[in-house]
Amino acid sequence: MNRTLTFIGHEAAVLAKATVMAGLDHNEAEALRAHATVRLCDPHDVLFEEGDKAAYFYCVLSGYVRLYRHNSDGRQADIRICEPGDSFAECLIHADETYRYGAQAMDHAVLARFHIAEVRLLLEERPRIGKAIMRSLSLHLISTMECLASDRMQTAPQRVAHYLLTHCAENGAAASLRLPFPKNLLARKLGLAPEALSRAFSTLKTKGVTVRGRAIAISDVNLLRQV
Amino acid sequence: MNRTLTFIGHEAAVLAKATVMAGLDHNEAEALRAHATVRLCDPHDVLFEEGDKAAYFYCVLSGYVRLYRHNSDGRQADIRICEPGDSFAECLIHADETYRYGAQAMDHAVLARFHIAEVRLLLEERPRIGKAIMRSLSLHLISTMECLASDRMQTAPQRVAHYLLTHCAENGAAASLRLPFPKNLLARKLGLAPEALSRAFSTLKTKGVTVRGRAIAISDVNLLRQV
DNA sequence: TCTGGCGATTGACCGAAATCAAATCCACCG
DNA sequence: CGGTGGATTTGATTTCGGTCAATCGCCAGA
Repeated sequence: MNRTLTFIGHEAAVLAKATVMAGLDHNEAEALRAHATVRLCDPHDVLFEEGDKAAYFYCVLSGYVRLYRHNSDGRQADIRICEPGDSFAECLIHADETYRYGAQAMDHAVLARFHIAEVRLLLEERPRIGKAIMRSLSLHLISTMECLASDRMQTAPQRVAHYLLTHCAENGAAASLRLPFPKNLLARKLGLAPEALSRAFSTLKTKGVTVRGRAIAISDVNLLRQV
Repeated sequence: MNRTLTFIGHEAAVLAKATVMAGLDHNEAEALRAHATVRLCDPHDVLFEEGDKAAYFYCVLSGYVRLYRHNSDGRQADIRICEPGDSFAECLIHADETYRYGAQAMDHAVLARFHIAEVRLLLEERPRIGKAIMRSLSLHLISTMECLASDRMQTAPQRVAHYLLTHCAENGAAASLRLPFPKNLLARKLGLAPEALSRAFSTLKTKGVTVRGRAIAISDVNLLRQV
């Protein structure tokens, strides 16, 4: 078996199942894919910075990409951590001409890179592709709003508990999961300093959460829901 | 002159200029408008709650609407304050079947209420309307992301300064503005308690910001930009 | 003019999380 | 097996903003 081919096959499958492709038939998906090229990233590669002229939007096939903004002090805040299947910057198709945030690969990432101007033209003849993109935008908007609300009213342990509960595999009252990325990335995703994430985990120990590296065990899902 | 007619004329003009209508020609705008009815709200009227079955999306014509979520403690956080010309819940056209947040009128508000299922059908024959909605979604997504970033890295005085600078009318180095709504609504919009907004204003006094009721004067725009 | 009421302000206090610094842990390499 | 560098954890401290309570200011109605 050829490893490289398997790898490509895996990534093609991720792309096929990505939100931005959901609901499209084979022809439509193929038409959209025709405007994409593959971009391989090394860890910490910057894809674009806020203010750059927008040429492409992206879909993550493997690895992780963080979207962030920085303020005048050089300080920066993460807006979103994109996982395989997630797309980003598709909001520029009809809205803006420059990227409104920076994007950086967090490890060896593989991305599908769609040419915005070409896709814009494609949408004229293929409205159903527009529908798929609209759905993707809608889901991003909803999840960003939820993130904003949870930042504004949930404490760090509550946000962590929510993440665990929405990502774990249940097994009766117990549950478990394995973090798909290092803890510092989870901290960024939740808008926390790494130290705060660590402290949140230790707070949750009393609620039956056990952490060993990336492996996390939950002894009682209902107990955790009360946090 | 008939006041009621003028009033309606004003609201029709707001709707015509709303983001969700931008870029549409007369026929298209008319086709979309055909699926809207007017909704008059009293202060504190709840339009819908999180979890309600979604039937309509809205465009604010006058007054203000707050979008919010609440957590298990009954506590609630505002996600967005919608002003005249803003639309909300249009993300449900292709994404979801229930509202994902609550909406409440903040004073006597007038809204255009669009029937989601009808508009969904309309989009099949009028793809350019879909484009307008996509643009509106994109702008909301971008501004929500900016809001999230500023919550995560800007202090209260910095957020207030940013609001002032993006809403004032400049006049040389000086500038001024009049808040379109009471301070407690601005506080919600910025994710602050009213007391924190008040303290932020008093911090900004040293940067040349003078507040008298809703009237705000800025003595030196550049000084404020450094905050 | 007086008064009630509400939004806004101020002060005191507290709690959550950021920051800074130090200690551990761990995987990998020689 | 010891060493090295990065990630994580822990501890101490600080800052920011939330909460509660008291007061102020202003406008409407009597």
